[in-house]
Amino acid sequence: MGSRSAIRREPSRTHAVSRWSPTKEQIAVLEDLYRQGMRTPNTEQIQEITSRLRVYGHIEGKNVFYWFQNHKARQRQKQKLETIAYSNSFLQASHPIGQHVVCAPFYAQQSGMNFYPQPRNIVAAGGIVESVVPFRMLQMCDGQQIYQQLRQRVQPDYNCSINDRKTLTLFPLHPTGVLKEKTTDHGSSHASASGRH
Amino acid sequence: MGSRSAIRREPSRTHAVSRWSPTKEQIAVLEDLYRQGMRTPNTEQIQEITSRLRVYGHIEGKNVFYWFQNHKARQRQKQKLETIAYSNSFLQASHPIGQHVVCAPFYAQQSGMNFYPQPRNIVAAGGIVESVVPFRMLQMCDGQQIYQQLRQRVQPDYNCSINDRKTLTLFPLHPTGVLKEKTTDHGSSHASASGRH
DNA sequence: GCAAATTAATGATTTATTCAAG
DNA sequence: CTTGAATAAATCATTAATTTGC
Repeated sequence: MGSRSAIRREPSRTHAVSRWSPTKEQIAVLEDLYRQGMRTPNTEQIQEITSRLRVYGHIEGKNVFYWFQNHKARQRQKQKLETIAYSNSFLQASHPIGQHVVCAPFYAQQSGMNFYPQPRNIVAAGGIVESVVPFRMLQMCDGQQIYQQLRQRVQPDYNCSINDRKTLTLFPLHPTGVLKEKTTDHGSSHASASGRH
Repeated sequence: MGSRSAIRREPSRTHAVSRWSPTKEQIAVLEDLYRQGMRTPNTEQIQEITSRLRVYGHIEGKNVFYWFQNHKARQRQKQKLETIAYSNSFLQASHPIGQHVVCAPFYAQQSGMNFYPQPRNIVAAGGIVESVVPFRMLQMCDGQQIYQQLRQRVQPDYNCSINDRKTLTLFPLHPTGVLKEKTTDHGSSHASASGRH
């Protein structure tokens, strides 16, 4: 019975909204990426995603970063609640204890069908331990010194073997950084590209 | 371990340091700032500090950011431990219960002698609630769009009245934002419509 | 139908915890 | 063992849904 006048505030001139309101399309893409296994994209990936999502409306890298942080955390807690409810359903009654496949899926999604893995550390070919998703934040914009040190690795081809089926990638995200062009394309052409919701 | 050595364009020597090692001077300055009350510097302040500390050796903004995060947290936990130990000393024996100034300092440092306050929200002159130390991280280097919107306030002169004694400032950090070019239209005040919750 | 009032979601920050270099 | 770095959990705060009285 809510009025259908659900107007999403257009971040038009003169009133920078105080927080990002993702469009339907942006959410759709983000959720797809999440479904594919992406959890903590590194800076490069975030920038790529941000650029791609910008055609649907104003967005910044930090929005993408926060989205993944929050979504991951809240999926996790939802999962936890469901698990508790599930367990309680046994404590409640009518279920004969034992026999059940208690440790069922729980993270079926995380098994092996993911396009984007998120191990914390992996051992590279030479036996070197590298942090795969080290710091995606805190650029501090030290001049142009982004990534100047520290690990900051790109996803190794690692599991590129298992994704030949390529069911849906939204966009490849070219594992080896190709567009390193700084793309200062924040030229106001955003928004109004697609319908609201 | 790091035989491969995460190589990066090291300015001078090919040293490949994997983590920042603050110099004595850098620590001294940071601790002084902390002692003066600085806790969570905003990006601008971080950049300033970083620049100043760079004369003592290589350093980045994130190092400063992390330093304050860690130092604050660890001072806090040390404080907590001491408080517990202190309380326990009463539970232990020999102290007549009562009469003591239990709620003593605890955060004497935080009282009113600090050069850098860190309230979360303050009410500006016009009654506008502004976040003083909003987001200091996550620049993502969206072009040059840093701070393009959102609050991001500079410390108001607020308590500048009480620091006339100016015991030691290390460097002023120009309290009122002077370098605030950013011609991009960020409608500065987002007066929150109402403060109910 | 429409907004004020209330509630539910969720974007943004801060704090706590963990990992790992030296 | 200390502490720089990174992540996860908790929290805050604002926006969107929804309800409610008109």
